Amino acid sequence: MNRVRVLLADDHAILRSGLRLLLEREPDMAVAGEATDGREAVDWMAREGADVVVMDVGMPGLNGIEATGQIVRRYPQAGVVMLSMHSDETYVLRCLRAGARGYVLKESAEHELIAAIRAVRAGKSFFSPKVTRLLQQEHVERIRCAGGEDSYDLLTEREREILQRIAEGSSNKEVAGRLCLSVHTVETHRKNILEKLNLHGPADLILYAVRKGIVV
Amino acid sequence: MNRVRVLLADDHAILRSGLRLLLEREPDMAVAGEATDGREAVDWMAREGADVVVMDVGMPGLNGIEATGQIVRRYPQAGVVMLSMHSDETYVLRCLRAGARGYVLKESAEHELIAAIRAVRAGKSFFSPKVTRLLQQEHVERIRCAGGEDSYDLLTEREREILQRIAEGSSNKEVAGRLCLSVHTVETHRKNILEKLNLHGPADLILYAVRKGIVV
DNA sequence: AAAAGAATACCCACAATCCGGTATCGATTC
DNA sequence: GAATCGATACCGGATTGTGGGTATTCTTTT
Repeated sequence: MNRVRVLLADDHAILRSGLRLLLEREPDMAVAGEATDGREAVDWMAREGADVVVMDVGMPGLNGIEATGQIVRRYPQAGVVMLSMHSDETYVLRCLRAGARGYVLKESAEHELIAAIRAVRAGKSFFSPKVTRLLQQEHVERIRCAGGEDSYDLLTEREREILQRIAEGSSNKEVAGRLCLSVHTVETHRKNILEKLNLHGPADLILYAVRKGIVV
Repeated sequence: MNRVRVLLADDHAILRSGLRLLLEREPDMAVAGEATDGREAVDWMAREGADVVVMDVGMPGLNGIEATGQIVRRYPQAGVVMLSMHSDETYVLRCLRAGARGYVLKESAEHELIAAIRAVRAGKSFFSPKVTRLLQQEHVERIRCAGGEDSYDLLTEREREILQRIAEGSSNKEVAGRLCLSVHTVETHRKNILEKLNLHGPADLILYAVRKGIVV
């Protein structure tokens, strides 16, 4: 029988061990090897090869996204399934651009990963439902601004300045006072920021700023 | 045979599935249940109980540290093994103060987790080597003793739980819905949190949570 | 010259949060 | 046995933010 040869790339040994057991239960799959970072994954592909790589996004050294780029470029017949904690648009898009054809969240049930491996092996794609929904929104977003890499790029200078002040804990009124603007103006900017970033409510706004590194 | 009854608490279903397979291979262990966040873990302990809880540090809702505190306080005979990505001293110490007797890194080999579960079950402690080295450093010792006075300590369990959910971006209404409370109750808690921490407005609240490491 | 984008400012209805309260109930503490 | 604390729930008025608009001005691009 021709089993899918899978390479597991993740810096957490415990997760790798668990995944190995999960995959070995499937009659059509075999774990060909393990890698603890992106560099090792690329090296393994050069040495031994594999049909599908299950790749963690966040790894020390060469991260999963860059490793995916290198692997897909050199071995286009190999498929890559990203395994990620985040359903963040930035991550997902960067992974897709790097050439991954699968994106499975760690919060998903195991059958999603199994399905993703089979799909990618067959030249198809597979995304966790949550990611699919995100991609649909992103598609809408993309129409508005062709080639928009990052939603943050959509913001104008003024909007970024105001976002930062809001993220530092200022109310609209305070921002208006410090920038010598009408509260109405700040409200308008804030409204536009929320819309461009597809956020809702002040909490979302602050969390976005934190995750973007705009404030700590 | 008296198997150790283990509760798995982690928000990543794939990891839980893997851990289950890993532990079920051991003749003296059985996975009694799974929880996807701290609240579920506490509930499970109240309903079904377990000998050892394998607890992820970073979980949505009630996080692993808070959940450990509650579980250890209510069921002192139960042992908790923290399973974490970080060997950060802050995390380790907070977990220990909360009452965890084991701390295993996800980058460790599986036998460490197995050993930790057995040790904790026997009333002993177990730490990943990397963590042990960290704990031996004396300057860390000072942090443990000196510290104290933290406004966060003023909050009650319930208030911390609600703070975390707010900090994750939920509105009062959403929090109330998920915890089956009246919106009024959540508003009261929120009010008390703001007063105790001397904060004003949602932005302050989120920023406080971020700086405290309650959310990423 | 026309179109597009950015910054400014305003309006309104609605939702959410804040800040005073009060109040009940159970557990713990003194 | 009384007092305190934590969790629960409610009220009302004030403030703030949301989401739907519209509009003017200036600059840049086409």
